[in-house]
Amino acid sequence: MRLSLLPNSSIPAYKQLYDQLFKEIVSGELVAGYALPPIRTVAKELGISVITVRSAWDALLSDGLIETVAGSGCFVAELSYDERLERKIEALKKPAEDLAALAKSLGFSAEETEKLVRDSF
Amino acid sequence: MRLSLLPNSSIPAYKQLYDQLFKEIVSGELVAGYALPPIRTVAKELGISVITVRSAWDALLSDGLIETVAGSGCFVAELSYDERLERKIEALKKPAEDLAALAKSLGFSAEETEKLVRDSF
Amino acid sequence: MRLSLLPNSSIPAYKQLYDQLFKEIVSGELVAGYALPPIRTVAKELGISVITVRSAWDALLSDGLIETVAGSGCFVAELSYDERLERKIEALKKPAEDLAALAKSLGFSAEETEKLVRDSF
Amino acid sequence: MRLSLLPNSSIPAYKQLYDQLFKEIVSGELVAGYALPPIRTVAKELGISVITVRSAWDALLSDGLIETVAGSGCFVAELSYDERLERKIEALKKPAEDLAALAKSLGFSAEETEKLVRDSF
DNA sequence: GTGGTCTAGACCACT
DNA sequence: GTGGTCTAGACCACG
Repeated sequence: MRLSLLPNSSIPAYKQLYDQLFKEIVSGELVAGYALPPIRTVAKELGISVITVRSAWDALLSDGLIETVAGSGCFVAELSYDERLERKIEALKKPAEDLAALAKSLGFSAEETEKLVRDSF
Repeated sequence: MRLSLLPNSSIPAYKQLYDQLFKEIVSGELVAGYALPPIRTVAKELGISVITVRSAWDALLSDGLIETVAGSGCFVAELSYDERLERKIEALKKPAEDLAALAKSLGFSAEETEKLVRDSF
Repeated sequence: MRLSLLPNSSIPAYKQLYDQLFKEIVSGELVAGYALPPIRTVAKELGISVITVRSAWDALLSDGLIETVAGSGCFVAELSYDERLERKIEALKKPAEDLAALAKSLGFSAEETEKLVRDSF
Repeated sequence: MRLSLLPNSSIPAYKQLYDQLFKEIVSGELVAGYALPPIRTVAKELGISVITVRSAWDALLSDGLIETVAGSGCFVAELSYDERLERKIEALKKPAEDLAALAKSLGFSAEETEKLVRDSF
């Protein structure tokens, strides 16, 4: 597993870490039970505070993507293929709805909006 | 013209006002030269601070959607149909690109993403 | 309203603040709409960090006892007499159940347990 | 004797073990001289570290509830009926006092508090 | 001037 | 050596 941070990014460090792990977990690259590196190790390697790393871990925890065992470590949660797929769709759904709502309120049709999305791909 | 605020919304008041006027202006509902109500009137009617209303007006001013005439008030700016269309597309482009980028990073295809947008319409 | 901290207490500062406000709100001493002092003011007066004060405010917020208006301040929430009574009972219920469960598992009767509580009053 | 652990409990493993043995000893279910299973056996059966089991045993030792015989194992200590009763009351007293203090500070009477305890039984 | 976000780290309980 | 709790404060968006 490889974690990294974009220097000078406007995206908060904790969110960058969350996003990377989110993708690796829902894609199945990280299998259930996989032990995440200790937060202090990650913090030291990335040159940031343990608190920042913990913020990312906390978000993953509250989303049920990892589990934590006090005094032992954090582990990737058990998620079936369907559950992982569900999470991926969920992550895209809200932004898609927001875009659709915005487009509608501006008077765009579904087709025009889809085209804009396709052209950005 | 009808301005309103969602109570307990996480969207700041000034942005809600900006968005409502933005849509009415670029869609052509508010014609060029239309006189906006005085900020004090809006503030009183909505029960918010004049500073908040002014923030929305300022944003519209710097975006060239309204113009201010000292001692007289604020008016909807002259915008050609093409200019208004341009603004609308501009407003939708960034969110569309963000959605596409997110979808791509999650491993979705353009078709799957378009479908999600269409279904949200 | 008067907030204070016990020096050298093992109870965390943020919880002491929470408890004081909880009692004043559910007892009705602080009426709905009452503006809490700014967190920075409280922090300075008590000689602690604004973060500590904010932790207390956050807990009150998530318990629905206060409401916050960004850029404006925090206010005591609207709660009917019945709601306030409900909160008080709720606050006592869990500890009471825990005590009963412990007593039961140790082989005490309800009467013996009640007597122990009465004698502690 | 049957030891078990609640999965995902917020109560630490060592405390769960301590509590179970505490109750069995002070209630007399485990008689004086009874040989506790070797910590390695317990650890293996419960799938936890020997350090965790030892923590529970240490707490029981320092509370005088068990005794250790070098090279032989741990045994339930000799305790008279009165001593065991004393321990039980002791274990209940602090929680009862805490409950009474909380109730008092919330404005409840002794009778109301007792009723709440009785209803939880 | 207000609260919210993000980053920060000492200390402690648990393993 | 692990994560959890508590306290900490700069910076920013908002009014």
